[in-house]
Amino acid sequence: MESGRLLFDPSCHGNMLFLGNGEPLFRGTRSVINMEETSKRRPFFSSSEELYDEEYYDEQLPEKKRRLTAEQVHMLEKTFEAENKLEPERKTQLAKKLGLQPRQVAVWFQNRRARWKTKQLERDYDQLKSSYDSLLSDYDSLLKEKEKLKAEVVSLTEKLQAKEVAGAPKSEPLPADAPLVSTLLVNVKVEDRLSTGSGGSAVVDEDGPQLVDSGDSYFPNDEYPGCVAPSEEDDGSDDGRSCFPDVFMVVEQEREQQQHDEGEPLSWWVWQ
DNA sequence: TTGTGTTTTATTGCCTCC
DNA sequence: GGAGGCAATAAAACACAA
Repeated sequence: MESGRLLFDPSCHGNMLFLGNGEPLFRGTRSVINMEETSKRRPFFSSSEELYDEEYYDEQLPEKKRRLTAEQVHMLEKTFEAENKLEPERKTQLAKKLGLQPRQVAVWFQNRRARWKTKQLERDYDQLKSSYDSLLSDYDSLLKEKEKLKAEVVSLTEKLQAKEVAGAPKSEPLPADAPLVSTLLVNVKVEDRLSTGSGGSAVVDEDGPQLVDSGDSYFPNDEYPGCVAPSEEDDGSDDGRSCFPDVFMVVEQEREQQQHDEGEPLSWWVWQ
């Protein structure tokens, strides 16, 4: 075999390697070149002129895979911020500027996109988790409030019964707070059906008791348009956001803000 | 120094698009 | 059918504790 000097063919997408004499090698290096040969491979970045420069090559002999220089990485990062995919012309231009093979630039962008995607998934996970934790906390406080109100109702009911047992004549008008107690009783029954909410009491507000209408829906659809009950029409394509539209809107807004703060590229940001 | 985990660079195979 | 994208993976380079 030839001395192991390998050349990239920038025009070939398929990672085809060529020996110095132009003889094509198998796609990829692992299956063809043993360790001794790989140790003599050219540095991974160098200009096409340098590939043929014996002196340069000899100097770099012990090196195998070389990392890109800080300047090269900086330039690539800057370009990536502006555009996460390169037009072929731009790729060639950039490669020339950096003294890299176009293929190396393409690979760098490929890997950079993969890294960005991983990071983005981590960010999404963190945001969803904090949303979940916050909802859980709301749920817990509602549960406590519910128990407190229940106890209050029991206490008031007992007081009322005690008064009746004490001999209050039936014809006597009810105390002023009687309607309040009966309304509370109705509300607690309805409130028992609730499992979650967005904070605050759905039963009693500061303005006093609210009468409950006879309808079954406690969350009218026009008030929670994104909250749809599962139906037979559900094709399973739900993206998981249907029941917490406002939460996800907040998450989206936070993400946009975060990207802006971190200087993440905005122009090309898309869900993949 | 060495073992081990992480990051970076590159390859491979498959898929989509024109 | 070729070009280019992505996911999965290999392997070199690097970081770091013991």
